[in-house]
Amino acid sequence: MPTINDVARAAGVSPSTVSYVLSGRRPISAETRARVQAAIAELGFHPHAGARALASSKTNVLALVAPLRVDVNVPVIMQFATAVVTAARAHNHDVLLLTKDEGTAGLERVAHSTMVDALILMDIERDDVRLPAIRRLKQPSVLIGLPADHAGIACVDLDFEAAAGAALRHLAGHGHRRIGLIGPSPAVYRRQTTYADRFLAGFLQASADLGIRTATHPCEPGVEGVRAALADLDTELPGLSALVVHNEEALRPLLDLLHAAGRRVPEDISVVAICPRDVATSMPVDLTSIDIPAHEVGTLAVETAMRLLDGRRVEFTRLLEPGLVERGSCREIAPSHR
Amino acid sequence: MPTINDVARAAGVSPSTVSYVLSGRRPISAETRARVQAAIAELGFHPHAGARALASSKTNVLALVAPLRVDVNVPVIMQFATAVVTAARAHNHDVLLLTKDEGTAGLERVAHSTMVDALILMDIERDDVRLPAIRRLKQPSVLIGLPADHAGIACVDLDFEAAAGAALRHLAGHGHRRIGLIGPSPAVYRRQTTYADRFLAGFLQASADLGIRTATHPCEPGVEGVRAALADLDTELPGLSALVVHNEEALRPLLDLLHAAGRRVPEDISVVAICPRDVATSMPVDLTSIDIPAHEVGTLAVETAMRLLDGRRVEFTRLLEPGLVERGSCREIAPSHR
DNA sequence: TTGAAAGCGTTACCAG
DNA sequence: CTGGTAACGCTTTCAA
Repeated sequence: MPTINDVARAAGVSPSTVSYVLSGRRPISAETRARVQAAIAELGFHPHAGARALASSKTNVLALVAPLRVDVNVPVIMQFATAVVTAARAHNHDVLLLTKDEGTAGLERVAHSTMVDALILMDIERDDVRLPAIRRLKQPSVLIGLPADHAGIACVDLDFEAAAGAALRHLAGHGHRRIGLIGPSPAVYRRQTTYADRFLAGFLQASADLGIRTATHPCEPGVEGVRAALADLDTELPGLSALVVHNEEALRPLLDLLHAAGRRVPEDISVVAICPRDVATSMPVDLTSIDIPAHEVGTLAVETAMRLLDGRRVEFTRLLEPGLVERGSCREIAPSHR
Repeated sequence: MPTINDVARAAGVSPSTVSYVLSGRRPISAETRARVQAAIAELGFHPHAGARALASSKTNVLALVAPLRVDVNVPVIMQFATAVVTAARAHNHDVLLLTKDEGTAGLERVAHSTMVDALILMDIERDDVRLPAIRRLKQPSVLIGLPADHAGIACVDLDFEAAAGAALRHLAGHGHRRIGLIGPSPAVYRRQTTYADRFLAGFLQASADLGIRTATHPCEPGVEGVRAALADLDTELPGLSALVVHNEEALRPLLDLLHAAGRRVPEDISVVAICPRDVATSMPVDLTSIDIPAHEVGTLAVETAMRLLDGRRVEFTRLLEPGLVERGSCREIAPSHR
């Protein structure tokens, strides 16, 4: 492998000049630049990442900490990851993939050994144990999620509270007065994953504000979990006319169950889902939904990291406005029937 | 951040001694080791990855090239990735995540700039355009898949030919004589993704060997694609009594369609799926299936890379034996009805 | 507009 | 069993 010195020699310039041609950090005459670039091309020179990192204290690598268990929301995780890698490449960075399993130790390992310039973390819990460590790192972090104490940490996510409000207002606007929430699995609540908490809080708040009767239920994975959740909601809230579903995995079994029970969507029961667009449109019934904008969130997280890295100002809390798309899974209840 | 020199000074030894304590590459007296380790702990020393890479020409990083489009098999991709990261960590390596979009250029970028010690590639095509580049890299690669010309390249995968044979033999053994194959999407065949080709080849071969009448059909995503594929199979092969499904996404709509048409599984039609275990067991009917052992394959890929890195012998082609698990979605046809 | 040279923090060889 | 000291390949200040 040729080094910068080989290139310099071939082009008849000093190594520093080659470096400056590469980085553009100082003006180079057109002629010199051409000679250097020719030499680079001819020799097939590629700067050594380690040497660069050592000399410049920049790795051009971002850490992405993803929950790689199988228990949750695989497609959404994947969409985040895709967005992060793509955005990182657009900023000339690569992505080191860590699993959440490694916990605090993993973060500290890659940060302390200077493998990465910044970290992006997903699946943040309300009182995430990694927060203190994150605050101590010399590298900046960007969280996808919003923990309880997020002072001084950059956070990016969908505004799940607002999303819950939007879902409920949509249904209330259609005349629904008894609405059930099918939430994520108890395990997700137990972990106090922040999107679950925030959605629930927004749901209860909007329910109070709008004077709507609601009931809420987490939902175990699998058909039986959905059946149980639905049964409980029906019991707690007789006359239930609409469901908000904040649980991607539950959607399909739910629709199957409703179908099997002869409850038509939307004629007999309305449904609003919170899920990625493609999930909403791949169900037996196209679902009115609030999109989880994984791509936007991932991209924004990377952009925030980049701003942090070059010392630009950032908004520390960026909650994206939810967008509700009507697809006909909600019916209008006539005023006389409300 | 303290450096190795700080540690050396604190422990009253030379930097090389600290290095040797860390690497264990030469004997150190218990006493010295203890002093050094105390100093390391006290100062919170972590070796600088870039400096290490520069001096040792080892990065302890593996590249994982994954197809991050949404068009295929997200959960399986995710399982591979999880397995690779976990196995890599067990060997003290980290994982740099690349997208297949970057193509040959991406591989060359990370390899030439010495960001990684080895590469693991998924979603390999029959005549994968990246192969020539891979052969030229100084870092070894491990493919998850089996391209046409794989001489001298380490390849790891499920033996999809054998899997097709196993599926067909299972059904033939139950007395089925007219069997349809629902394959991956035309796009997958068009790319000549090797698992699709190999499965189809094995299917046709076994069909001939067993003297079974078969028909095969790729399957567009979505309910309509499945409906079309099924209709075509029914037409081409009247009296069809069993289906082999090598298409994870098609499974659910297929079962729905069969149900809607009043064709019971397994009473009226038998089904064998090729998919991850958890997919097979999360369907309305538990499916007899051949597992896609993503975890084993990912782990094996990493282990192969490790062997390659430290110059141990490897088998260049490792095709894992398929395992068929009966779950009752295949019925026995009485000899009189065959 | 360019060059020279001092680091950056390790490793690993050469000595002892 | 331990120390000294060249590399490793690049960036960046200081000078010209």
